[in-house]
Amino acid sequence: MRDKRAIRDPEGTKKAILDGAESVFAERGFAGASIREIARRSGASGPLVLFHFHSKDELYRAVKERIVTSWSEGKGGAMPPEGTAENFIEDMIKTSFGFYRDNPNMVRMANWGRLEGDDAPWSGEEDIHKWYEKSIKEAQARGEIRDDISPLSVTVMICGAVHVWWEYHGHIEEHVKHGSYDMVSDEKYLKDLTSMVLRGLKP
Amino acid sequence: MRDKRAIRDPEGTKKAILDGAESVFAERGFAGASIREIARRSGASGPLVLFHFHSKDELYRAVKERIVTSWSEGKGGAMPPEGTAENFIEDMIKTSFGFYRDNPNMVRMANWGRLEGDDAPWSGEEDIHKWYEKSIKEAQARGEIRDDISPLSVTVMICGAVHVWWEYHGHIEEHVKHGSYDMVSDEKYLKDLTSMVLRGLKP
DNA sequence: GTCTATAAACCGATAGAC
DNA sequence: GTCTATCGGTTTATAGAC
Repeated sequence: MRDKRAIRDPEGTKKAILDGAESVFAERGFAGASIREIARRSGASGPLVLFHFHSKDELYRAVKERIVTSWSEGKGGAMPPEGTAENFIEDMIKTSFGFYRDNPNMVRMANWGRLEGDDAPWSGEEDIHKWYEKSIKEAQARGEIRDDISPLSVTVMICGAVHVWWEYHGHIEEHVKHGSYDMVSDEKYLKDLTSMVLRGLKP
Repeated sequence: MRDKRAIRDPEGTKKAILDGAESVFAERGFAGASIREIARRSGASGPLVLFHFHSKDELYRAVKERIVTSWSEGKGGAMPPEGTAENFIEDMIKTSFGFYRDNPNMVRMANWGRLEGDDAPWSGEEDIHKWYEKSIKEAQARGEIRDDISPLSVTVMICGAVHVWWEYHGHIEEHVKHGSYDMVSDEKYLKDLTSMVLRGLKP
C-alpha cells in the first residue's frame, strides 16, 4: 500500500497498481474485478490507475505480461537436465507440481482467462511443451517407455492430475470432510502420482 | 383472434428463462451474466425474469438445481455393476469421460463456481465418490490393485486427467496448431489413459 | 502525477398500467 | 403474467484543477 501523501512517484505507483490489479484479477477474474477495488488495494485513485494504464483491458494485459516475465526470469523456464526416461518423467511431474503450488495467481488468471474464452498459450508455455514432446518421443525410441501411448496423452494426463490437485484443493477437502476418502498430504499425492505414472509407462 | 390471456404461458416462460439463464451463466459465470442478456435470449423482459425468480441469486440456484435434477434423473447417477477391479477402473474412467463430454454446461458452471469461491460439492457427487472409495479399497484388499497408493490419489488422478482433456480442448488444440505434439482423438486419449492407469495400478 | 467531480452506460430491482 | 418506465447504485472512462 502506498504512502498516503500525494507525492509523485510514478514507478512506485505503477508497481503498486500492478500488485493490486494482480491480486484482484486473480481473485475475481476480468469481469468481476473493478478499477475502484484495484485503486483501493493499491492506494491510488481510480483515475490515476487509468492515467497510467489507459484502460482496464490494457491493465489486464500489463499484469499478465509482468507475471510471465517475472516467472521466466526466475528459474521457471529452466529445462530439466537430460537423463534416463524415469528421471525425466519424475522431474516433469515434480516441476509441474511445484509450478502450480508456487504460482497461484498465474494459475488462477489462466483459469479465469480460459473460461472467459482466451485459449492462447501463455508465453513460455510453448517451449516447455516442445521439450516435453521431444523427450517423450526420444525415450519411446530408446525403448525406455512404452510407445503405444501418444506423447500428448502422457503430457495431458500428467498436467491434468497435477492441475486438479491444486485447483480443487478446497473442493477435495470438502469431500474428505463429508466422509469420502482419507485425506492425503501434498507429498503423498506427488509420490502416488509419480509412482503410478512410472509404472503405467513401463514397456 | 385469441384472447390476450391465451398467449400467457407461465410454465413455458419459466422454461425459456431457465434455458436462457443456463446458457448465459455457463458462458459468462455469475458476475459476467446480466439479467438483460438472459431476458434477451429467453424472449422475455427483464422484469418478467425477476417476477418468476425474484432475484439473480435465486435464478442461479434454480438453474443449478434443474441441471442436477435432470442429470440424476437420467442414467447419470447410476452406479456401475460390480466386477473385477479392471472392469471397475475401466468403467470409472469411461463414465467420467462421458460425463464431461455430455454435460458441458454443468461442468462450466461448476468451474465458474469454484473460481467464484463455491467449494461445496454438487448434489449427487458425494454418493459417487463414496462408491469410488469403497470399490478401490475393496479391490486393494482383494489384492487386485496395488495398495501402496491412496484411493483419493487414484480418484483425483483419474478425474484430473479426464477433466483437463475436455476443459482444455481448445487450449490443447492451440498447442498442436503451434507445432507441439500430434493431435489425438477423444477415443485415443480415453484408450491411452485407461491403459496407462490399469498398468500403473497393477500390483 | 495526482486529485475531485462527473459523464455516459449498464447493473439489479421496483412501480404501476394492462 | 407481462409489459414500459424508471429508480438508485456501480461501472469504465474523461475533464479539469492543482
